Amino acid sequence: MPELPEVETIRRQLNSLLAGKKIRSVKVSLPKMVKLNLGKFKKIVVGAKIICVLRRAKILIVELSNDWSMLVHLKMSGRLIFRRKREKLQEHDTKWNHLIYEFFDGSRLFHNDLRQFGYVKLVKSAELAEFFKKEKLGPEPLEKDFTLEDFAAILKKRPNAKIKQFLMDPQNIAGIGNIYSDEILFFAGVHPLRRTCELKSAEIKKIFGGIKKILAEALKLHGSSDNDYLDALGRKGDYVPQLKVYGREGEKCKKCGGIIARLKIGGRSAHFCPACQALRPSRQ
DNA sequence: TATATTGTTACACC
DNA sequence: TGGTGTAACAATAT
Repeated sequence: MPELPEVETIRRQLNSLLAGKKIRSVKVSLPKMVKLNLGKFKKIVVGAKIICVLRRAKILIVELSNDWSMLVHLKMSGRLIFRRKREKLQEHDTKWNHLIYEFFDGSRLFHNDLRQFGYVKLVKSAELAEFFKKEKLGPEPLEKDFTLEDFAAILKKRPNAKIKQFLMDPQNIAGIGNIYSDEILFFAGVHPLRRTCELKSAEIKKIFGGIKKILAEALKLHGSSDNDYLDALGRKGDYVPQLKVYGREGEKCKKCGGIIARLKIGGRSAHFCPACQALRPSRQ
């Protein structure tokens, strides 16, 4: 389930692996993943050179030499796995494979996606800013210019939202999904059902600190491989042992020894410690 | 066999 | 209008 730390890990790897490579061919076996006419897609992509790989929210931006950029979203089960020429393929290189990019040096990039929710689209590089403006995405949480004041201001715009859902909405803050929203709220000691308007400033500060800290630490360990996630080299992330609540229902809280609970919020499961994250704020 | 899973969006409703 | 809530998408594990 790639969230910001996972997608950013892949971006960094692909940026150094693919920059300068020229695309010799693209094989598409699941056309619905490509959000434009397939013939047009191939015509633009084949023969183009990759300049760099960027990211906005969970969207990878592959900038091409011909003034076009490929936008790739992995949604929940997508993978982009790079293999050098003659490098031995693993089972996950070939299973659920929907697109294969081959480069002139014989290396390949495999885009596979078990649930088939991901996509590839093309946008003129000059129109990227306009494109993302239309998407109305929230700020990049790890950027230095995302401040506590920004966070408080965005919270104010959604006074009735439950904090768990607020954190997961990419139009509020980009890049946070189910795993890290649970972890951020545990770090902050805030119950996932709390309404944003009733949060005290100390709690807002703690959640903000949690966003920065948890995402940065997860990125450092190359993300979490709960079930599907693999990076561009086909490797798992190392953050799962650091998870305090996500996927730990019924297990002991690492802080207080209480039992981790799970709640359904907006069709998603929220994991939390009922003792460390009380529904009613403490009175001091 | 029924249910849970996941990110995002389309859509209904007020 | 916009804010909010829910279903849908798909293939798997349990």
